[in-house]
Amino acid sequence: MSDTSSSPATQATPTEAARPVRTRYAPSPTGFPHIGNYRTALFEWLAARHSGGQFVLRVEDTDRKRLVPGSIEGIMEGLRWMGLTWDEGPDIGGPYGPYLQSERKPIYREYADQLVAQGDAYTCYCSEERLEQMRAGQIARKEPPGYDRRCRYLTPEERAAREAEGITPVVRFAAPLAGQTAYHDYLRGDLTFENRTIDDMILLKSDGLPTYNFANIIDDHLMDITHVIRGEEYISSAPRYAQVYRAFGWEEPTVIHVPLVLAPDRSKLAKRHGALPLLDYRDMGYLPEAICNFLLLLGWSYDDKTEFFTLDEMIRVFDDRRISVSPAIFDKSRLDWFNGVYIRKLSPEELTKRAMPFLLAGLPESARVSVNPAYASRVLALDQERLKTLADAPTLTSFFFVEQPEYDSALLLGKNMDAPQATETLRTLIPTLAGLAAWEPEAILAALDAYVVDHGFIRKKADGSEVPDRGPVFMLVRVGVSGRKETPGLPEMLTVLGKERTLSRLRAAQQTVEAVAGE
RNA sequence: GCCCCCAUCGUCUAGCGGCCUAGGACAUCACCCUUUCAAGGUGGAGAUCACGGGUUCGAAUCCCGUUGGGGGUACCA
Repeated sequence: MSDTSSSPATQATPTEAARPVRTRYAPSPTGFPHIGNYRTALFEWLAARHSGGQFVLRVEDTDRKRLVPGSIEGIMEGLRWMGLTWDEGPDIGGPYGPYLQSERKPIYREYADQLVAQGDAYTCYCSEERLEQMRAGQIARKEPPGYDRRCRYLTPEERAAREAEGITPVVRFAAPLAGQTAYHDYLRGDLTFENRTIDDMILLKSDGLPTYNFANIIDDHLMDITHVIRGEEYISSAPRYAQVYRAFGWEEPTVIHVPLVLAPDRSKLAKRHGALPLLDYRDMGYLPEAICNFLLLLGWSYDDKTEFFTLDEMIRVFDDRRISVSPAIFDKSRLDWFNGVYIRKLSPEELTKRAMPFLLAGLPESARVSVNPAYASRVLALDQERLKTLADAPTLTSFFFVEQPEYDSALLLGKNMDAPQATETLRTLIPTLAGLAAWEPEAILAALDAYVVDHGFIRKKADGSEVPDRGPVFMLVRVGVSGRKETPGLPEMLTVLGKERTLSRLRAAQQTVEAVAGE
């Protein structure tokens, strides 16, 4: 490559271009990707699906040191969970395989050799120690750190000497020394960088594997990726990529940099700051529909009023031009809201199906035995609108399943009733309920109401008028039966709980308040 | 340090020169509904559109600068 400026690859290649859109998600199996990573995947998937193109999964496992066993499976599991299906990938293959970069080693070597042969790359024998010292010196002298290009100007003799020493070289790109490099950023326009700020990046590491930077370029080209969608942190690397594309004489893909997802402290979302892997959200009881919807609206927008999208609707309306350019903070309370909304949208069957595993996992050992699907289904329906996550299910509903809820007697005595009063109420109310022919909400409510009126529970309204006061009696029964002050609606709850259980619990409650009254 | 990106309510955002005394949503507050908690309904507070200059008859919208935030600066991706 010459040392002159290269022109920006300003080609109009919007999504609606003629050739089919091919995007790729290219994770590195060094761990379990967090939500920000999957948002990029969502956008990539959407861009492909919107235009009827293909979505490719390519695993960038070129860093053997940081490889985490099982992470490839985890990455795919996350994708599947969200519903992001891929057309080509390591598990299913495809016409451009293999899709595991570690299996493509010879390919990168071949292209690196070509660059060396053209004079656009060279072998470098500098040790990591020297590189480190060089950098330290540069920083001390307040110079911009970067490779000093010592090996770029080695004579053939010097090169042969190093080879004779048995040093395994890396391959570096011979970047243009002067002028500027510009590339076209799909969302930001032409971005220009001074070539003197760009050093000679490593293409092939001494272990023979390519760096991310190089493998990415080669594979995106070879796999015919038309739209490269990646995080904003790669903007500063983009001109380097452009230089390599141009050295090969390859057409550059459309490059879309999506804005970063930030932690609440405004730093880049990263695991070391507590960003959770996507699958943790699944395990915490979040719905994939909610996650997808939330993620879609983080850095992308449709209009000023539509807030809910199914995956199909997303595909239909997705417009890559509406991806934002400014970073967004991950707002958990908004995610929680979406999750609640989606839980409330679930059909009873679907709710049961999804919440059951959480119920079984979260309920105390002794309670689990009573979890039969039909009963659990009715219980869950009662608490559906109270669930923020599916994992809330066991704590919210545990009293339905235990033999007898345990609680403090003080809880039973509300501010409106003392122990003798409570004793008397339970003593007379239990037979009333026991006498009910039909154990259903209407009948229970009617009986309770009649009791309230008959026993003179009255409340004064603001305007001075007096109305029956359900409060004290309802709360006594509520706590007596559940051991809590916050529960679903009483008649419905008693119905689901069943007559037997209701009565036996109320009798136990009666004993409790009697004991207090007797003191 | 150097290079680069970004900048509308606490948060996610609408806005792409006049429809904006800036709209919606989350969160928050109040009230209503009500047997509790939720859910739901209504309403409130909350952004001099970071600041300063231009351009224009007219700027949140275009340009420049400042400030602030973020990213990059690895034989990591």
